[in-house]
Amino acid sequence: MSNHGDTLNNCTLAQCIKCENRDSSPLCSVHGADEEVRRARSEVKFKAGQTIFYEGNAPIGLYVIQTGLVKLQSTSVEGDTNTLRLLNSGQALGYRSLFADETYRASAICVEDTTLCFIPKNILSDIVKNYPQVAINLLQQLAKDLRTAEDKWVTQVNKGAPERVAEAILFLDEHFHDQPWTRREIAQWAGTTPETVMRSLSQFEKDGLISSEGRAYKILDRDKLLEKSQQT
Amino acid sequence: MSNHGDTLNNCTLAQCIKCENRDSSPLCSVHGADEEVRRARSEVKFKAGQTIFYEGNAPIGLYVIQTGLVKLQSTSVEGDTNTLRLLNSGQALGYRSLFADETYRASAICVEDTTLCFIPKNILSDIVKNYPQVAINLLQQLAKDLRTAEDKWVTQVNKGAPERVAEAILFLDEHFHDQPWTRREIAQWAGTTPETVMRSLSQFEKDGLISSEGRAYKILDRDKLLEKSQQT
DNA sequence: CGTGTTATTGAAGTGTATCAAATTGCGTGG
DNA sequence: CCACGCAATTTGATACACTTCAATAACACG
Repeated sequence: MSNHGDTLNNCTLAQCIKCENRDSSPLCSVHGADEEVRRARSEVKFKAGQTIFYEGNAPIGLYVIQTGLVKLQSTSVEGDTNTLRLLNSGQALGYRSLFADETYRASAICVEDTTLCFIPKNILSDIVKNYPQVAINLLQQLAKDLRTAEDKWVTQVNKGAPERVAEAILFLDEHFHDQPWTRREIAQWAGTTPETVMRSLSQFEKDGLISSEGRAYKILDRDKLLEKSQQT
Repeated sequence: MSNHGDTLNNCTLAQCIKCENRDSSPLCSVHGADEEVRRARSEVKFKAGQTIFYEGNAPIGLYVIQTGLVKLQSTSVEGDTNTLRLLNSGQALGYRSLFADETYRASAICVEDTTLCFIPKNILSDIVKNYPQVAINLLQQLAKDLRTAEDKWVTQVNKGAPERVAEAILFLDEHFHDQPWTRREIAQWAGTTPETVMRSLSQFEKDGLISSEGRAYKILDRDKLLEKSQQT
């Protein structure tokens, strides 16, 4: 009946009470809206690597991440894939397409095992109308997303590849700490190739900005790396 | 007392009644909100080339373009300038920074002579709270902006310069028809240099995709140009 | 323990930025 | 209205950063 992973259960009050995102979620942090959500929500689980929704499909509702990590990535016909956004617990997912009334721009893929809270489209619509603070929260989120996206574009256009890699590993480390990113994932975020990421990382290690053992690396000198990322 | 151009007058009812954007503006198209706007708004005029607000400043309110054309551009310390967004009549301006509660990401510069409607921050805040449809309209606008920004990024990363130029002139023609864009402006939108724009345009002319006389050019084969813009 | 994926380094080719110089076109002021 | 000056355009030559292709090594996983 759906592609909603392993389980699709109505929520019990108990589940929501122990939810860690009650205060940070754009919906459940709003008094009144949280009750509406409780009545309408479903819980959905996915394993790492599984896809929540696919590029080109029409949105059927809104997701909020309870636990886990999700990436939004777009794949061109030539097979180039780029990561547009990364989202973790408490963040909403699928709202852009929903409010623009468009199909999904990107596929949502779980980086880690992920549990989501799902709210159907029509219910969400009512909630937004009845609880202005929800709309304001979502406005704020979209405004920040737009900032990130435009920053990324400016960065890409004016900087060289090593500078972009420096910025990428700083960003990834800051927002999604202790995640074992592959060279390919870094490349998809920085808008370059795994080889170029590799060569940049090697250089950073020579310069004492990072240390690496095996395929893991660690940031040693955050300040110098930041400086590097802001050059040319 | 302010950098608000030549005039700063309170609006009269007469001015709003004849405003062409009453039905398309995210604020004034909402019944009830339009009256609030009328009470609080000021009218501001700028000439082509003048700056409405500067990157780094804190937002003091929201602008809506009555007539004219505005570009949002960011300039790096090295002097590279890129155009983030282009806005014409009926569109709001400055809302992203306002809702993200950040300073302006870019400077707003008039491409043509421009007349704006200005609404102070605190008034806007009340309007958004009291008229949910305003928030929904702004949500929709931000969602579309985010789409455009992310599209642009993906395009930049995966395509070569001529493809980006093709996309740029199609976009500029479609959204802001009959504007005498300079090679530099095209370059700032496409994320490349004036010289590369030039060489691309020359090639397009050879291929019969556009015609040019003097510094003006005209699109001949929109379909082939679109095809070109979607390659590698 | 084998197989497939990721990492790593090397070499080659190419696209595009950069620099430079000539030409055109436009606006301004005389 | 014309002439001048300046900015934008146009084309060429050069340099080089990055992608691409390739081959080996290290690692993870069933």
